[in-house]
Amino acid sequence: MSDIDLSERKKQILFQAVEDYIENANPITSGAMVSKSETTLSSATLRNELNTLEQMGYLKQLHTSSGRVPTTKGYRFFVNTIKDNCKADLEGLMKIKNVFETRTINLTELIKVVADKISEVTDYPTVVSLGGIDKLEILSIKIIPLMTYQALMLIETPRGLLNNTLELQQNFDEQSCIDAGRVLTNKFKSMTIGQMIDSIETKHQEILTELNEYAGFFEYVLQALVSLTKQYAKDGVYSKGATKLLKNPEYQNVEQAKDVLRLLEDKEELKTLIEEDSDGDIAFSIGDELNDDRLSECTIAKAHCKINGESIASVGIIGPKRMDYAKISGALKFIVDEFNKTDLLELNGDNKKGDKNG
Amino acid sequence: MSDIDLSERKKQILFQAVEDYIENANPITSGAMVSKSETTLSSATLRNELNTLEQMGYLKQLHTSSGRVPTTKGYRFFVNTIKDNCKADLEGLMKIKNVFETRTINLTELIKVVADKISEVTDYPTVVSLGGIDKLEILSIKIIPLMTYQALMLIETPRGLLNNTLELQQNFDEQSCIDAGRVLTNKFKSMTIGQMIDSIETKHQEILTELNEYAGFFEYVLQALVSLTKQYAKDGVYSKGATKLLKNPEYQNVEQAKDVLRLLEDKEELKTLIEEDSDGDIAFSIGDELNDDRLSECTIAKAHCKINGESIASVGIIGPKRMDYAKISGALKFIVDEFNKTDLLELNGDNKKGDKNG
DNA sequence: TGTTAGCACTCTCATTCTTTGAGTGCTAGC
DNA sequence: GCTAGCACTCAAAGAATGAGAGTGCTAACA
Repeated sequence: MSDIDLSERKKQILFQAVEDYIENANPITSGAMVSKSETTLSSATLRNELNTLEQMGYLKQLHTSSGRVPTTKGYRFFVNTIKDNCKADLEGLMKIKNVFETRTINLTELIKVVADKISEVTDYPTVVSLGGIDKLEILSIKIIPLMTYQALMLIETPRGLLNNTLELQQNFDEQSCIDAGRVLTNKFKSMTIGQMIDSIETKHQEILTELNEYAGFFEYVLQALVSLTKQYAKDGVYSKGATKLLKNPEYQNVEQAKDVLRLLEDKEELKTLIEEDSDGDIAFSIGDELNDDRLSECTIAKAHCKINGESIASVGIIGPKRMDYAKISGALKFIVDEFNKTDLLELNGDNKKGDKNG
Repeated sequence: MSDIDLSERKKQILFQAVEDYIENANPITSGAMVSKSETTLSSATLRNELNTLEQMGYLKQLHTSSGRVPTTKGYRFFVNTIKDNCKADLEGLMKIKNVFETRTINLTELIKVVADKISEVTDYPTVVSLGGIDKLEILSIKIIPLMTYQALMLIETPRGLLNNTLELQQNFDEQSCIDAGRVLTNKFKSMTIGQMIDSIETKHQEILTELNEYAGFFEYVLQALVSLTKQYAKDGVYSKGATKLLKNPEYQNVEQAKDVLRLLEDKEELKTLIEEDSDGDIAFSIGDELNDDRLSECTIAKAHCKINGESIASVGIIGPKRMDYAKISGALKFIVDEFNKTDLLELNGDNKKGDKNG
């Protein structure tokens, strides 16, 4: 994948060509590059170089007498080159800083705020998916009885609240619920949600005995936990700004846009697409690299927010291959950094985290 | 607004013409109507009638030698005629029946389910907005302390849960929170949320004294209540299936679709649009009747779900003027009926609602 | 008086042909 | 190795044409 066979001059020409194309959406022509004084070479020499770059697979012509557009390989070269050189509207993003620091915010709320802001700043459709709630640590479990034979189950995690409704067969009084919550907290505190579910499934009988007094609850809790995971698989995806796609000239034709827009409405598909692993925290999948006909003209930029090396949430930005890579790369880097920062804060002991009362 | 000046024959021709156009999107021509044996008249006679209908403002020609399409007046005639004669995929809708009966479901969850289902059944973009939470009755108020100087505030209503996070200056212990919740419940139970806010604002000092022991909380609760109303103004709108608009031939041009699609992403605008009052439970606003240039080619079908005559939630279906009025009318009627049915259930005392324990 | 057959007229849409010009590749000379 | 110059290519836009779908109008008929 290295571009060793490119002379320094070719690299420079190619970079400028792609940059130009990203900005203007007009095929790259020798004349235009000369008149923009992007080079001191003559248009004829440039033509030779562009011709060679085409033969090497970085560019392609739509027809004999047209300018050239980048191929996936061309974009890939460009992305690898700008990698550490990104611009972004950081000021616009600053506003979500405090959202990361507010831990009690509902997790589905959190991903909304993040997606809204990134979509606003980048001007592309943005998807955020909550991928690994099973890796979140349990801080406390609370059960709140409601009228009508139901109760609300709350799980506090360092990243925010998870909640779910429990169906009961009888009404329990408030104190029983509080006590049950306390027992469950003592039992599962410091485990991850995944570990808790594992533990419940493997040591079912053992725990049931241990929880003895609240065994009645326990059956419902188990049930609620399973459906909670399901629930978050569905609710844990939020997409914003789909129609921003239509601003781009490549989507002036409804037929072209339809497939992508429909995908942007399909939460389940989005989830698998965005959470799919990629090397590095931030990665771009360009056109055919996505192995999906509907997306052959798209690029998806992905970032994974991790705790202890495991992905908790994934952010995806979807646009045409001709997207603003530098800006997007900057925005995603900001998010990942902020996420890691609050992560550190937490490990070192956040001074706002006072005495607990569970 | 009456169509008294129309002969029976003209009414029949007009109705069939509009019905045809809604189904096929092809301008109505005398030839086509004859060959579909929708009439025993000759095409020439039909042409005379269509001509008259055009002069009366029910139809219009795009150009001299083209067929005719309905005007807003034409659609309006059609809608008024089918009013009580609607077809809908009721089986598909049946599935949401139980959602209405589950009271503890989070209200923002409820509107999602409803919008998803209606959009699926009608195949049009659907918006549901929670318009009148201030008219909901308070069943109980609960405060749940969390770590990190915050608490969760829950308000139970006959329609579902409302929740919000409270910022605290100090950590309160669990028992204080429960007690405070109980006191607040006793104080505000059976009031509507609107009455509670009123009461808090006018009798601020009085209540503060009354709540004496929990006065510390009270300031935060007030704050939380205000932001709760704001929060639901923003979160209380859910839109589904925007891209379904693109299935319709009138939106094959991106420029045409853009405005409406953008509107479908703007929650605040949607809210005002959908909640706007209309006569009757179900109403259609056709094209220019909407007084909005962006929507001049759209129809919006609205339904208001009411409790004691006041609108709590509004459902809107957005499509081209050439939308399937009968199907949509049926779907909306179903929703309104179901809503009223559970309302009644509740007034008569739901047998599932057991002894309370607040 | 209402209905209809027949015909002239209109206007869009698809097709074909032409022209224009932007852009390339190649070659010969610097 | 670079570049001026020229022949060549091809898409895109415009003009011309014909077909056909549909109308309005008129005159004749029941």
